[in-house]
Amino acid sequence: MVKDFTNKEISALFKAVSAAYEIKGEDRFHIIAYDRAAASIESLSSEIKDLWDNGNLDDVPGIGSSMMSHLDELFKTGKVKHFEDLFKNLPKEMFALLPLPGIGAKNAFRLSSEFNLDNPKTAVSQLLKLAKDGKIKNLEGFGEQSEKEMIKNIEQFQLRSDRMLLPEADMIAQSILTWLRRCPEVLRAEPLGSLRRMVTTIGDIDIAVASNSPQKVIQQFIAYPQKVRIIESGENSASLSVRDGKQIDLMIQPADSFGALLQHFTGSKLHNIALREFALKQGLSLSEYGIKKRMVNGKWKMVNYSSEEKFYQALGLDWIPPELREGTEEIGLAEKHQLPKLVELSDIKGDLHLHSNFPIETSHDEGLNSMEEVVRKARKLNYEYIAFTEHNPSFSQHTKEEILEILKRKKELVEKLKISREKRGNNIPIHLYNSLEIDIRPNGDLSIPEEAFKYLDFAIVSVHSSFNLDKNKMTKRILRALSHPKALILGHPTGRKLNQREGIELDWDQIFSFCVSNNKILEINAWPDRLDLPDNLIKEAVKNGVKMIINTDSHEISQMDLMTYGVSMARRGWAQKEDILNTLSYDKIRKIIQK
DNA sequence: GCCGTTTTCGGCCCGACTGTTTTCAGTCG
Repeated sequence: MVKDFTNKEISALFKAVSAAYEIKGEDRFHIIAYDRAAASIESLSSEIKDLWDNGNLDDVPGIGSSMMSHLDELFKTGKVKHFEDLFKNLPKEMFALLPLPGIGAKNAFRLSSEFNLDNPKTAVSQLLKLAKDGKIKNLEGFGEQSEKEMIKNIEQFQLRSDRMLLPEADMIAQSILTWLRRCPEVLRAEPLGSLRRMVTTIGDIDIAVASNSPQKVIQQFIAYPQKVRIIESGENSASLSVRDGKQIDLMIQPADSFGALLQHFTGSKLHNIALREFALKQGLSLSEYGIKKRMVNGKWKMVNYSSEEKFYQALGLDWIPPELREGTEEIGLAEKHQLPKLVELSDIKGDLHLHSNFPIETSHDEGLNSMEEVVRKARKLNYEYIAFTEHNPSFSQHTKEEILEILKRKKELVEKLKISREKRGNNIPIHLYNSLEIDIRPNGDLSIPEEAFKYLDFAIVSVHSSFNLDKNKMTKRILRALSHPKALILGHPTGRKLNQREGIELDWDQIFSFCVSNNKILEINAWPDRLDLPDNLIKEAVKNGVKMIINTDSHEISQMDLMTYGVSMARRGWAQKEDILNTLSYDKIRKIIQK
């Protein structure tokens, strides 16, 4: 059995290939190709192994026929002969040093050879000791400064924590943005980087400010009440840390060139490279300061752009939403004015995955709020409809009769709530669905007795156990579950937990075509550590005509606000309003649910 | 090695920082 390689491992492998090529003096474009491929794989939102399984490897930018055949070999045999040959005669320890900030191929090779580092597992700590013992600064090309820098970098590297989940990073960023905007000198303030592109996990938080008085902005920034410490404070930039060692970087530029700054630091790296290559063909050179144009007299002239719209327009492109800037096909489509009109939070008209505190005696977690509180919150969100989808009553701890009794009671309560609201004549009624999130057992059976389905309007079916079945069995399991006439939605379809576990393996072509033929819906679950479907699978689903629904899976009413992150995933998956069913009005979704 | 609506050949992003190699190499975002 060949082990599954994670994106991180494959990305590291490609970086190692790039480094080996660099040491061996290979053509520099081969080196760059492997670097780009490594970056591309690192930024993928689902496992490259799954893409390979499903034959979707050609969608990954920077991976061509040669790398594809190497990956083929890797996934089939666990190694790549060409790479192994390449690594021969190079110290293994150098590859352990590559992840360190400030150390590239040349220095990694030099340091591991020079000091005879003899164990890849301890190479980093050996290097730290050497630096602390003052052995680095004597090396040619290194100095006092670089030794100090190395100690700092290694210590930071050893402390580094998981990337933040998107909602966590976004909330920190919103708080500091609100603080900054209180300062009248701040003309505009926006998040940058992966946060602005709404990637599922975020490293550092970067903020851009437009201002003509950078010092006043920096004063405001470093006075942020929730700061833990100021890391640095310069003329046009500053950094501070907040709780848990999270770092916030600020950069400031005048308003008339803010568009270029925003564009440059939003990335992605691959998008920027593609954009600059595109511009170069028009004789234009792009940077964070603006666009350099060649004048008639042969001289270059820098033109500033106050907004991103104008920046893209100057290149003959429509403005590209940050969520699409991943260096795939967005530039070509922007040129042809064919970018999709992405779904928006304001399109959402309901939430069909909500857990109330109804005493359902589940084996999973119950919600915290009453059904009435949930309805009140839904009203605030201006929803037309919601569904109560508590977990099914625990199968092992109840008799069939008890389960039927519980579900009967729940149905009666929802009915009563419907009537009482009508009696009260509250504004416009919110339509309530009585549903359930039902466990899919390993064989594909659903965890309530067949007679109980009569109490439900529809069901969400989800995997909450046995995540390790092989792809074939897992696909059969899911299809069997979805075959039940009341099973309408596949909840959090991959079951992944960000920073914790990978998703289940499925034959997505089969799942997609089954959903299309049988009117089944895939959920985009907005729960912070799920964000599931992942964006690239959403994109595939869109291509295949599969309908999706964005739900929060809330267990507490404040979590109903997390809908925005589900919408972000949908947008990163190129989904438009018509791909997402809870953008439909009640009259239309009613027909789908009643089927 | 990758990639394509001016290219299946012939291109391949940009600017800043650091050290110390006074003109550049290595690294980063």
